[in-house]
Amino acid sequence: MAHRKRSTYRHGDLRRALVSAGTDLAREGGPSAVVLREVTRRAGVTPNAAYRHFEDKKALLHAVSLAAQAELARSIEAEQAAIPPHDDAGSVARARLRAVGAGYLRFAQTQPGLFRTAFVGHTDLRDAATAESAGQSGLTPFQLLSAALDGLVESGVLPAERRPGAEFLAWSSVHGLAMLEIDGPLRSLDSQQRAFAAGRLLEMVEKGL
Amino acid sequence: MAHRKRSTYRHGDLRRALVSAGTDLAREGGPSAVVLREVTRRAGVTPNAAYRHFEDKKALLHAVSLAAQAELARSIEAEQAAIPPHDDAGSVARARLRAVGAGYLRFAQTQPGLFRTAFVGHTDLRDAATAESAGQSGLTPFQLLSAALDGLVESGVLPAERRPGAEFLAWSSVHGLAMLEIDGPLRSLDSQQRAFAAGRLLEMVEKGL
DNA sequence: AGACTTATGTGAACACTGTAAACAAGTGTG
DNA sequence: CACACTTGTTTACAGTGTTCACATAAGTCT
Repeated sequence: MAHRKRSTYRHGDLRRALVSAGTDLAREGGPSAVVLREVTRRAGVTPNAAYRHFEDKKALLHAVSLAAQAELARSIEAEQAAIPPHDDAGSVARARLRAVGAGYLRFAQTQPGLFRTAFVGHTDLRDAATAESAGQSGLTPFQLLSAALDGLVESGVLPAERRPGAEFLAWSSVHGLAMLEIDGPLRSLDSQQRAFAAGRLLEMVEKGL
Repeated sequence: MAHRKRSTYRHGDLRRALVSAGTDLAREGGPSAVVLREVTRRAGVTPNAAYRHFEDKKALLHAVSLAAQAELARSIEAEQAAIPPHDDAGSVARARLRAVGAGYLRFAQTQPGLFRTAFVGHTDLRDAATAESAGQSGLTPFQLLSAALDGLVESGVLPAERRPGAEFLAWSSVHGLAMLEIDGPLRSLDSQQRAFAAGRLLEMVEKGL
């Protein structure tokens, strides 16, 4: 689909094609692998054509980053969808928060290139609320986490006065573990050690929030 | 000191000069700013001269990364040196652990370029024990953290059975917060919000370990 | 319908980058 | 002193992001 040389002079949907090709590259080799010329090559177009849709290589990479965040959101959603039914609302809320962490870590492990791309460069708090980085539910990773924490408060598990700033704590912990496992000093851990670390970390967050 | 064109054909200590110039670049612009040609330029030498001391650009960057880790270690050491005296050993041990986190976060905030460089690419667990990435005390950041946790156990604050793997938890949390504040979604927080987040995070780690 | 404007592509060119191969200048060792 | 070895230089090449001029398709207005 990338290589059939189009008959029309216009591409039709080049911007999307560029982001898609960039995402493929990011998946294979991380953010440094998304190189403008190769992206345009895969889209079957001249390098400069990209400049009609993106100001910069930076802007292109940013768009790819948002797409990666959206995939991360879908990974979280998948984990949340697999939660077994519980009796009390508190357990459900707890499971939903755990699912956020688990989906986050699973995505980082499973798609390290995309994961690193999702958090490259200048992703602002605005990006954490933009539709472009949202998953199937329409929520971004950050919003999914917020919702899970809100649920914890509503079900009475988390005292309301401990709610403000809780995103930062939970997010920091999980994000840090993911980063250290991907290209940090914890990279050489096997999957069993990782599962152990993940379990203890999520436990710590629940206990320490 | 970098620009006086040497009279001798040999440089004398080129390897160190390259790492030093690379560190300067990393400090100003992060890992992507350490470009081989510019490094050699600053050392007053031809680009290819670098290949007599480093296999790759990657190898050069790795050396710079180790130097950055050493600076991080010194930042932690500085924070630990400023701990006021306490009566009981438990409070001291707790303060030492807090100092690790505080020094970590202060370094990330104060030297974001170097911080990102310290954790770029392929830093293995072996690097966390190599002398090249150690601070004044001869300990690497990872070892400083381990020592602080050991102190927590020795003074009876942390039960021994909770000790294994505790590095990962503490490190992940603090590292994650640092990353999110540097070029993540928490970048737009002001210093007051950061201090608040740091305080709550360290509190969570202590409580949840 | 035909002319004008605008959006979207191509082509050639430039200043960079990392890296390889051959050569040159010092340094050390028998 | 001759010879090998280390360390720096020269030249060269492929690949990158980006700019400027040009070409072509698609709308738009009368």
